[in-house]
Amino acid sequence: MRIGELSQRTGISQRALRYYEEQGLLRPSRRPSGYREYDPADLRTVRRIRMLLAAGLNTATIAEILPCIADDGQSRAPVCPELYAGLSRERDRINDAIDEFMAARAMLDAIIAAPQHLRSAGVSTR
Amino acid sequence: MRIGELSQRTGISQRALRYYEEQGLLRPSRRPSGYREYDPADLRTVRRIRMLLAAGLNTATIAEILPCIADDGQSRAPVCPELYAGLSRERDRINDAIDEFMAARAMLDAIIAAPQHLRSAGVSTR
DNA sequence: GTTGACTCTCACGCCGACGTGAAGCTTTAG
DNA sequence: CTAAAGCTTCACGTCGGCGTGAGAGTCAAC
Repeated sequence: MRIGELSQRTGISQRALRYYEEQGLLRPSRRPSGYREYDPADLRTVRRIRMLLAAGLNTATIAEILPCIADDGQSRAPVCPELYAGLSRERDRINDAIDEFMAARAMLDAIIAAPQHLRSAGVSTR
Repeated sequence: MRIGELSQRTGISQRALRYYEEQGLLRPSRRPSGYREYDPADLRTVRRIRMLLAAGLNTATIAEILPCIADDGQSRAPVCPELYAGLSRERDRINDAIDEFMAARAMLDAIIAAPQHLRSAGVSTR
C-alpha cells in the first residue's frame, strides 16, 4: 500500500509516517517512481510505534526496540541481549510514570468529590 | 522564605519557580527590594504543580485547578462548579494515558520475557 | 566599604514530534 | 490529452517547560 492508505488506516499523518522512516522506525520499499510502498505488517508496526510514543519513549529508543518484536509476528528476533538494561530502565520509568499519574488522578478525584460533603444539596459530580 | 530556599527544599530550579509565577501558578509577595517572599504553604503548592505536570496537564489547566485545592489545606475553595467538565476531561485523559502506559509496559515485558522460552539456558532477565 | 552570596529582569536557546506550505513529478479518471 | 489526485523532497514554523547567560541591584558579614 502507499502512504495515503497507510495514513488513513492508522490515523497517522503522512508527515508523521515519513518522519518515522527518517528516524529509522519504518523502512518501506520504493517504486520506480519513488513512491513509498508499505507492507501490510507496517500497520501493526505503526500501532506499536504509537503505543511506545504514548508511553514516553523517544524515536531513538523505539528504533532500538522495534527489531526485537519485528516484522511478521512469527519469529521474534533474538532480543538483542545488550538491550535488556535499556528495556528495564524504560520499564521502570513507565512504572514510575503510572504511579505519578495515579497520584494525580487521586488528586483530581479528591477535588471532584470534595463539595459533596461540604455542600448541603446533592450536586451531581458527573 | 526566598526563592533559593524554596528551590532547595522542593528540588525545583529557581527558573522553574519564576516560570510558575509567570504562568499564574504561584503568587509570592514581594519585599521592598523586589525579592520574592514565599509562604510555607507554597511548598505543598509546588509539589502539587509537579504532580499535575507529571500527569501531563499544562500550566494553564493547572492554573485553573489550583484555586480549588488552594492555600492552607484547611478550607478547600468552593470548587468552581464550571470546572467540573474540565476536571473530568483531564481525569479521563489520565485514565487513558494509564491504559496506554500499561499496554506499553506489557509490550516491553513480552520482549523481556520472550527469550526465556526461546533459549535453552536460563538467561537472567534482570 | 567592599566582598561575596543572593536576587532581580530581560531575552535568546533548546528539544522532539511533528504541521505546513512550496515546487515539482506520477498516476488515475474521463 | 488533460485535469485532478496523490506522491516526492526540502525546509522553515510551532509549542511548552524550562536552561542559560548577561547585566545590575540587595543584603549580611567582615
